[in-house]
Amino acid sequence: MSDNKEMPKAYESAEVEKKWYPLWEERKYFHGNPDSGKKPYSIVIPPPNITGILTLGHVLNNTLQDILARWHRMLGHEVSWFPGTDHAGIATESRVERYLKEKENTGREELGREEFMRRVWEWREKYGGTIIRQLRRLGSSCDWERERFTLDEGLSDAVRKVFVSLYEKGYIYRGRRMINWCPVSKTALSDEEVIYKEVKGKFYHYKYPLSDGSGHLVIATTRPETMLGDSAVAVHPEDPRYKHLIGKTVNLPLTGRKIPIIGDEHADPAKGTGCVKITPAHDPNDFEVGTRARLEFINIMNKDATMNERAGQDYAGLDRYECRKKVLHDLEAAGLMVQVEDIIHNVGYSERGDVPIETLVSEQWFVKMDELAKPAIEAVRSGDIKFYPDRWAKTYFHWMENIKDWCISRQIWWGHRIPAWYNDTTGEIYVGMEGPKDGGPWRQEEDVLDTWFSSWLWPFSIMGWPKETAELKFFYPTCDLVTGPDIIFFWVARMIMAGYEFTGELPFKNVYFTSIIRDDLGRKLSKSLGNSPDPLDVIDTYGADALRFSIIYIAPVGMDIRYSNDKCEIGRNFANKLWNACRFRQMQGPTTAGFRELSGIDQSKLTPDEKWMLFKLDEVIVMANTALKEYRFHFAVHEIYEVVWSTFCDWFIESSKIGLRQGGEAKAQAIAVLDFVLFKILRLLHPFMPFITEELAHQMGFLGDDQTIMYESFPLPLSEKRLQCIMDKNVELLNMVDGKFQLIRSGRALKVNYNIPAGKKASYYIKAFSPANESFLKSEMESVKFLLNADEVIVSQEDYNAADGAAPSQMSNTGMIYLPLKGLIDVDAELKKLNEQKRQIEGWIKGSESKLNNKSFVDKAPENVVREAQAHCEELKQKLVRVNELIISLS
RNA sequence: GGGCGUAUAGCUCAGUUGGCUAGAGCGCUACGUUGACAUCGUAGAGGUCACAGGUUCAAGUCCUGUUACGCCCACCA
Repeated sequence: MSDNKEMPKAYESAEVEKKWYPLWEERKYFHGNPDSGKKPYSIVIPPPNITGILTLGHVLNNTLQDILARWHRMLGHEVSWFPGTDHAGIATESRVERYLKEKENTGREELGREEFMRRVWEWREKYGGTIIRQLRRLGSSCDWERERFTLDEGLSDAVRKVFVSLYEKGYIYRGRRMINWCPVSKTALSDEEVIYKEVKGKFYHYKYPLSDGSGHLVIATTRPETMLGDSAVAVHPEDPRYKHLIGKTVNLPLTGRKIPIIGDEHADPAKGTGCVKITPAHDPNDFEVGTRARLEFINIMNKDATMNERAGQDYAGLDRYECRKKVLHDLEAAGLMVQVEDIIHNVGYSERGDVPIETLVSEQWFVKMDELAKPAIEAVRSGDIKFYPDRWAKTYFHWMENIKDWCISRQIWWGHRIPAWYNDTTGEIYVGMEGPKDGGPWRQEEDVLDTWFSSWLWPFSIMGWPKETAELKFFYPTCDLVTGPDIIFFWVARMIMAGYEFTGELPFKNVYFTSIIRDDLGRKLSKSLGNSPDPLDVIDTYGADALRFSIIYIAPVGMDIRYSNDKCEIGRNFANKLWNACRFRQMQGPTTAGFRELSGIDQSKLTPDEKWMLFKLDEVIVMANTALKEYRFHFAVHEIYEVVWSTFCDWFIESSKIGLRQGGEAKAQAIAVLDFVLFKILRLLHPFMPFITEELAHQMGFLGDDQTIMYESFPLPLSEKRLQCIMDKNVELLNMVDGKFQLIRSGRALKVNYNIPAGKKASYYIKAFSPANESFLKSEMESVKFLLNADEVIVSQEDYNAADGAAPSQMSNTGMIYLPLKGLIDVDAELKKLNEQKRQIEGWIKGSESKLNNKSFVDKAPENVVREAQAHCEELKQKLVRVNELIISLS
């Protein structure tokens, strides 16, 4: 298997990625089988819009899902990650309209409903799959055979069934309500699709003359053009300034209409002038007032926010902002303007159209939400569904407990057409899966449903609901959901409600909310700012594994991520490091048999460094497993990075070279341990870096051509017993090895400080602080010499003999290392350094002693803390003694 | 107005029930191509943990308040 062909010096991601992904897919490794008898693990993708292209947000989100999917696959679960796309009604429709306008100079109205829909499907075939193809580049192990689209036949059935069922239950109703209207998309929007922006505006004060000529009222508004639809002026019923005017009328300027002055508590005497113009058809509050006072609802606007004929012939046809200018001009001309104030206020914008929305009265379909919310609130409260980080639960509760009815009808064509039919002769409404069959004059509702009305069914509709499919039985409820907190209301909350209402079960058990990705200046990534890197370019430059690894590495838990492309160097360099570690191993000879279980090695013959490595490896395995269970991906990745780079490469590989050079049995053992450790590392990393780990597992000969690392077991911690066995029941050994490495570090520092080239052999003297250390270091002589690049190292418990020439030294916890320089030493510099050290140690001792002399510390602190403090103080004192001795010997 | 989050090295961030001298990566400085790796190695500089109080033997960690930044919700005639 391992053919000993020399591996390239650097990891080349492109080739490896191109090779493995098609193979994985062909061999159906991603496919979950409902009859496997294994434990199911399922996850549904947050369906990206078909108009979308891959962004870094998707990269983060899908990397996390892939980590979970691959991890569970390696844990032996039957995994299915259900992929698919969302038809994204408004976004797609406006996108295709733009496309048609550019390409053919045609549009919705010209083509008609049927032809337009045909064109949208055509567009979808041509461009709609982009993001799904791009996900493959990332390495996403989606169960592609189960890919679905929210407008698929099956999913559309689910939507109709849900609509009918909610209608029959009385939860869906049709009504004339105040809704949010987008003048660009020309459709109603739900409250969630309105975003509030702080903008500069003006506050206009002007006069409404009393009809009896006895004076005027001053009203104030930010939207003077709406006065054309005013039905009244309201004052507070108890306001002494205006109380007596209630029942009179004012002449509404520019219109020739007389409108009443009414008393209504909505008017706040403390705000503005205390008089409020009431425009019931264009303001939510005025709508309430108008309903209470049975005022006329005067709709003065067209669908595109131009004024209609009810605004008066001077204004009809004008755009709302043109109209505002004209109204102001005309008020001015009539001498009615009082003052204009600059203000900053919040204005609702259409999420898709990015223009201010209009609130207006319109006939729409709604879902009554309060009953649906109840079990969904309970599920999160009881912990059946858990949020990570859990603080999002508060946001969730707040919204759910104040939930408003959901406006679900949209005046567009691309979507699920509402399954309601009107009989214009009888005035009946029929709602059903199919249209009525009685041959009557039925006309289907023109409107379609809000996109989210299909998305909220996603976790079960994607599995074939309402049919009782094998997938549904085996994979539902799903386990984890990974999504952004920005769609907690749009999607997460609604899915939970739908899950309980239609399947009687929760749709998923855990929800992990990802961080928001920003650029390195902290700005949101957006196309218009041009600060949104194309992940495919990043993959081309750095590799998919590098991107995946880096983005997890830099993702702080539950906070925003500051991303820039050069951060991907972390992952690229790490991949390269791993590659070269394997390359080094491969240069030593063919794969041994023990790489899975370390079989064939007498454990009593393991070197201290090998035991140390195995212990450290086990530690990181424990941490990685726990971290993944707790969704602490970032932590897992940091720990693995550390152990691979520092523990394994910096120390263990270097250490292993001794055995490797010895040859024979020592070499065989060194190779076996390297293989064992490497194979565990590769498996540990596979969920994070799927491509390189698969490639290396094969390069190293751990796996045959017909095998995949995807189905190898994820490393689990050794049992306590086995660990004890490996460690030879000798935990002290670890400290000894750590102490040895510290001494070596100190020895190297001495060389650097005295500008001795690292390549030059040196002689050292080590004073060991204990007999155990002395004998340990002596038994490790070869390793010490090798790692220090020294030709001679003397170890003893005796002090260094100054007669041999002054020598700079460094202290570690287990010993003192000297670099005799035969007169080359800069005594003054050494003394300066030592005196500084002395001062520092004295300071520490002082602090330590004052703590120990504090009676309440000794009395109240736990015993072990006190004991440790005492031991530490003792240690410091010893150090001080040694430093003093050195100072004396040098001066 | 209500809620949430954040503030630790030049930068980005760890620091999980309070407990040795606060860590990492990047960047920076010096040296270095010793047969895995310059996408590298060795060593080093760099922090009054936002501020002010409090609790405690002990506070980066807990409490209160202040400041700054960010987000969400509500309201704004």
